[in-house]
Amino acid sequence: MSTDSTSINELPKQFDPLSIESKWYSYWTEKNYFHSEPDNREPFAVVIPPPNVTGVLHMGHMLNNTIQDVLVRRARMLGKNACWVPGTDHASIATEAKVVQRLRTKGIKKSDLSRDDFMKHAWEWTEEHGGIILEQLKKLGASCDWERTRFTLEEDLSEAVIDSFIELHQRGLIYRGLRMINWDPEAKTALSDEEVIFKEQNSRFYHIKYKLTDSDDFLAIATTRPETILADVAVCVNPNDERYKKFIGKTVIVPVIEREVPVIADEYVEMEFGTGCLKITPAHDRNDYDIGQKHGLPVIDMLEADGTLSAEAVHYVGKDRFEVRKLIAKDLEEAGVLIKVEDMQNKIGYSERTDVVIEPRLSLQWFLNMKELAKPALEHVENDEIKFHPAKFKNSYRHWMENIQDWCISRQLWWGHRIPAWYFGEGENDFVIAKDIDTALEFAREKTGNAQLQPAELKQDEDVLDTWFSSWLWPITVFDGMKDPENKDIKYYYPTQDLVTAPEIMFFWVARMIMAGYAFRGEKPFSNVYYHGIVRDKQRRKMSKSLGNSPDPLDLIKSYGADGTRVGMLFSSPAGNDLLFDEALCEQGRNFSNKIWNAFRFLVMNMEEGRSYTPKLPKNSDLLVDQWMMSRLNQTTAAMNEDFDRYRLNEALQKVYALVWDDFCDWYIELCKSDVPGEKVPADRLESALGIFEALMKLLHPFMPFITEEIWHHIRQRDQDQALIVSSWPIVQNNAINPESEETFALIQQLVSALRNIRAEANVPPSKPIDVIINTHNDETTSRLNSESWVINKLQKLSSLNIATNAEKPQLVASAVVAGIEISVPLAGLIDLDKERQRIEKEIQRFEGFKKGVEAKLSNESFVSRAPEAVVQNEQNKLRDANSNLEKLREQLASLG
RNA sequence: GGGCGCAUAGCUCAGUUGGUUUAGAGCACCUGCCUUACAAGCAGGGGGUCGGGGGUUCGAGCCCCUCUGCGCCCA
Repeated sequence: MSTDSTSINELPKQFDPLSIESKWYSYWTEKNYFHSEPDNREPFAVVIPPPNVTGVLHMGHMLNNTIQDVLVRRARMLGKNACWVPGTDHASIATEAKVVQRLRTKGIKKSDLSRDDFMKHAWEWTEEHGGIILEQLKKLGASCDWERTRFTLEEDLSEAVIDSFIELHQRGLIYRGLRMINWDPEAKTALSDEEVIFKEQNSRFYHIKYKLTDSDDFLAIATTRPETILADVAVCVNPNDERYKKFIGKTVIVPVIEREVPVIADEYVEMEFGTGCLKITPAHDRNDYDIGQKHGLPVIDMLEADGTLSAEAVHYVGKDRFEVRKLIAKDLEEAGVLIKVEDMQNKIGYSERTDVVIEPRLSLQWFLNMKELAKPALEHVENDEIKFHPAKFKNSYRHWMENIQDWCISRQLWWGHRIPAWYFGEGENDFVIAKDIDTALEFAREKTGNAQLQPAELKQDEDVLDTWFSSWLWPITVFDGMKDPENKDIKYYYPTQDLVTAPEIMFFWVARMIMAGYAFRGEKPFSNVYYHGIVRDKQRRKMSKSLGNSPDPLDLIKSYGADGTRVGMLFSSPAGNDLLFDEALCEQGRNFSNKIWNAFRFLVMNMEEGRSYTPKLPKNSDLLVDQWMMSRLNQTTAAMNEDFDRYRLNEALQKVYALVWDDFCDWYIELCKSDVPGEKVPADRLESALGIFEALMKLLHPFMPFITEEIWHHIRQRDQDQALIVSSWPIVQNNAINPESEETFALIQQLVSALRNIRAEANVPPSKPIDVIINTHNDETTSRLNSESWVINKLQKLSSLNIATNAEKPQLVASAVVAGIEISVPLAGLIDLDKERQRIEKEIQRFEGFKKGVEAKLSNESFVSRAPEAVVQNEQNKLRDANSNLEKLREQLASLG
């Protein structure tokens, strides 16, 4: 025991996390404890959801990574070969937007730069800000294998992305086509359906007259986007609509643009919605496009890429779509064709990244056919080959998978993986897919039959791939599984064990990783997906930088320690439920650290100078308190294991919290104390306490790595490989679970509580000795309690204690009944008789109410005849106990006169 | 419009296949305490009838129906 290095003078009264955190983090990394290499142990691999390379740590990351660290640290202690792979994501659109913004502050426009120059700026930005977030993760204690850090845009991973594109193209799953896509006019790129966020909006519903060509009659159409009438090519009504039947086949004049368009019929139109007349604008609405195709209508595209009106619009050319909306409304009104404007609520799609209104746009893009990929991905979640925690998320997963749409994977951006398509002509099929220009040339010569084709005549696609088209390979590429499918890392670590993420990216990422896993390795990427909630503030608003309602996690760590902050995050974080973050939780976490620290201080203070102690678990102790503590320890460990199996981390934490605070500190330590103030705890007691404390440090370590490691090394001198982080998770000793000892101890706890209660009610200070008479009415209980009477003596200042089967009690006592046992404290002259009567009457009332309920059950004949015998018997026992308690309480009341 | 989910103490949540004492925890609250570690602490206490209604059952917070309110996802 290293008492020489640990003296009480060195241990401050309040735990100071800052002084130890960096020390232990360096220690762990120096000793290489986070690093993993394949060996013959069972692997436990976790890949980090890679944060945006230029991002900074926010509360969501804090929660996400704390959970991963808890899982990884426990797995490591369970003897598994734990490997947590960190890394970052290039986040194509978000990073490019930031770079563009920065260039703008320098007076540089993206359009003024060449692709290469722009990329230089982007890499500069990445190198400047990249990896900050990984450094921040270290502050919270993340035990990642930093040697394995990957980046989605690094060479190996980029190559994998290109290879996967080529392979999927060869399999006929990737195609290029003119389709309606989601257009972001700010970033000037296509987006996938998942990148569009629909928001409820207060809009205006414009009712507009379209005059018939051959009469003064008109049709009224209603729209929230009046500017789009400039691209109208038809008006559509429901063929069953009696109001409009007569107009079908005629033509109307679209106002402002004065275009003559046909009135067509299609059952798609809802007669009840709006006016029942639908304007058809194929270039700017998905459904309109479909109807246009069906009826052979032309497509008029009136918008430029930046959301301004093009020459096709004829009017308002060059003006922004929203400005035109206002202008055209005014012009329509002046022309006398604006019937009315209603307020209405509708949902408008916004870009996830730039937060501008998305425009449906007809565009030539690259798509991935998802139908075939989705099949195994759905099947293996349905059959629990991949488990979702909580399982309720399988429902939305299934729904999405069953209604899966093709994925638009091309982006009109530069920061990302450039599409490996090479064009040699203007025709629809005048391209080849190839990894590099040499191969492309070869393919192109073959395809064209022109052996003289020159490199200069080939032009690579300008677009890059959606970021998720690289992220979906992450569990494979971090182990180089695309480049080298048989390498020893991928064979050992893949499939990984747990993926920890938020449900909001289930479709973006989780579903696609599963598809990629089956598509490229024929195997799942992970076995479990743990979905945690979103971190919200107390008003349930999502925490975000723009709202300013999010604390900086690093500030929290400074104030409450990494351990305290982790505990605070996990406390209120049941799987799948949102976390309503309250800084008070971190405070509670810090207080818990302090509690642990002081329990340890107490043990240290009781060590005698120069003496050596060997911590040992009191395995075969004759002492009830040891038996009880060992029982609680093992039972709690078993319960925590179950919680971990069910991914209920907060429950596991709450259990160990209660074990440490309520059982160990409040009872076990108290009972270790010497009878004489100032005298040290006997050595054997101290060794038992230290042994239990060591086990507690192990159970706490995944949640609170720093303080536990610190204390671990104070308890004993440890060798190289004896750090807590690589120690073993406690094994449940079933023979230590002892219900009888727990029951006896619980009884004593109740007796002590009753005495404390009597003192509190009668205002008797803890320091004043009292006489206690305990009438058990039962020989066996008498002997059990008598042999453990020292416990009561230790916890209560007594002048006398009489435990007997039929103890006589004096007049005028304060009293209580616990489990049929009568407790009497003669307090003549000290107690307020009225108060004491009230107290007992209240107890009587309580038992009578209880008794009434039991009697009601027992007097119900069908209950007695139909309920299982054991249940009926139990009710009878309850009635008997209640009667006996009532009898005693009434006697006590009577004795007060 | 379609789907999923939630409504239990002032707040945040447990409550496993319906039956151990007229529902548990933490925080907050009230009272008393610097009791040989810890006031970031100790002891004691009050507080809910489980969203409303109906049903199944000997018995329901737990199962079914319905209403109300809220949240999320998708179109």
